[in-house]
Amino acid sequence: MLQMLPRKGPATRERILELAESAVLEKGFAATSIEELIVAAGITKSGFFYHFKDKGELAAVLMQRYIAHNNAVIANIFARADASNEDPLHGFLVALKLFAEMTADLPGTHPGCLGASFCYQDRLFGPIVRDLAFEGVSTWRRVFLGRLTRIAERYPPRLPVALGALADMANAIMDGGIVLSRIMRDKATLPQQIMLYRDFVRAVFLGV
Amino acid sequence: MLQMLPRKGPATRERILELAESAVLEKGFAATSIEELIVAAGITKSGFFYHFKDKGELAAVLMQRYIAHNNAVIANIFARADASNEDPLHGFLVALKLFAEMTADLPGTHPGCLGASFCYQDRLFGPIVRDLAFEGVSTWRRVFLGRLTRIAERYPPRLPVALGALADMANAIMDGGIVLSRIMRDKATLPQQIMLYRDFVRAVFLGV
DNA sequence: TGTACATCAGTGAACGCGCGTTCACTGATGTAC
DNA sequence: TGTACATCAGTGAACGCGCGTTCACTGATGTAC
Repeated sequence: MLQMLPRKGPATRERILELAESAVLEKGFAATSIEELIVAAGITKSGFFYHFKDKGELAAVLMQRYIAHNNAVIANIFARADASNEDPLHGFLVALKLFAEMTADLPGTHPGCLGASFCYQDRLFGPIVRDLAFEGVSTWRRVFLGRLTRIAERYPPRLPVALGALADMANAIMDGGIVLSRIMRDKATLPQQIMLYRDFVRAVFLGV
Repeated sequence: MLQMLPRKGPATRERILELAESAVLEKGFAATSIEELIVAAGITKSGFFYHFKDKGELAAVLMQRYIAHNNAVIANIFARADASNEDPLHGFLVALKLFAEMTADLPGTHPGCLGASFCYQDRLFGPIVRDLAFEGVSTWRRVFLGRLTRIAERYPPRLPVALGALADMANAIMDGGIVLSRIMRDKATLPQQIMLYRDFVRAVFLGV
């Protein structure tokens, strides 16, 4: 029975971040008050400032955490997709399908992309947060472009598309699909768009 | 010299809306204060409340205005595209090219989509604003789907894609392209994505 | 093993500032007779 | 044409509330000797 509650600091911090992320995705950063977070987390305001020096630090940590989480999800999906086969095109198409299924399996519409949310409020943040978003997108771009390049070596593209733009399109379709899903209140829209992007990639490398 | 300044009310109101829209797209709605708008517009706070009964009404009018403006732009582009030719596919592809050129000709990155901005802050708004966004997207979907349906009658699709999803993709690629352009600080990304969507549409109906 | 000190994870009270909103009032322009 | 009244497009002062932030303090746990 010793050590039942060892150090609950990290758990509290994580709880705040979790609450903050979903609040931010629903109302925006400025409208998410520290007050509401601490009430939901069951601590006092000073408790919040023990974990974060100010609200700006919360934003930075939120962004960092979101990107790290996303990177892990992408890596996991690609790893699972690659496991079955070592053909690069096949792996990419399987990964996109897994992506679509993952978003389709969510209980409701996708909770949202913190990068997109922050980009529509970026005057609130310093360069730290903006650079984090930039790096995050750059990483995803690099990963997708790397895969598309390896695919193009084995499957000469049937359409003269720029692979960099095709890599970006994966990002664009995710962000745009989320917005559309939300506005239309239709959770099926996002997975549909991902599958449509998959159709395009297949057409580029395999023809119609 | 009579009537030089007839009724400046409407002009002031329009000035407030213009200032509000760009402020909202940079910082979000909650972080856009009435104070900053009236300073920029050169009136007093009470002047603002003469034009809008409260901040919520500003949001609703902003959304309404944005959708009307967007509808006009779309109608204008399709009209210009249709002028040259009466083939539906040709007209659609020309329209997409005009779209891409229009966004490429902007001085900087695209100022942003108010629908996307509001959807990431939608807990701030009542059903009026959300329904406006819903209707706006529905309209664009209907217009695009109508055109794609007419194209499909003349050009049987080479790929088995759902035309509704393909119509939505135009929206998704716009919203996603704007987000990407902003985060990457690269104004070329958005027109690139629109042209990539155009390549996809062409592949669907003409093959690779 | 006991004691002293340090760190962790907070509490409680107070702060000033800016925000959205209200209310009584006003001067210029338009309309009816 | 003059006069009375209405509407338009605001002004100026005040309001209370909630926000982010600070500061002095604390009780429980961990570490050194």
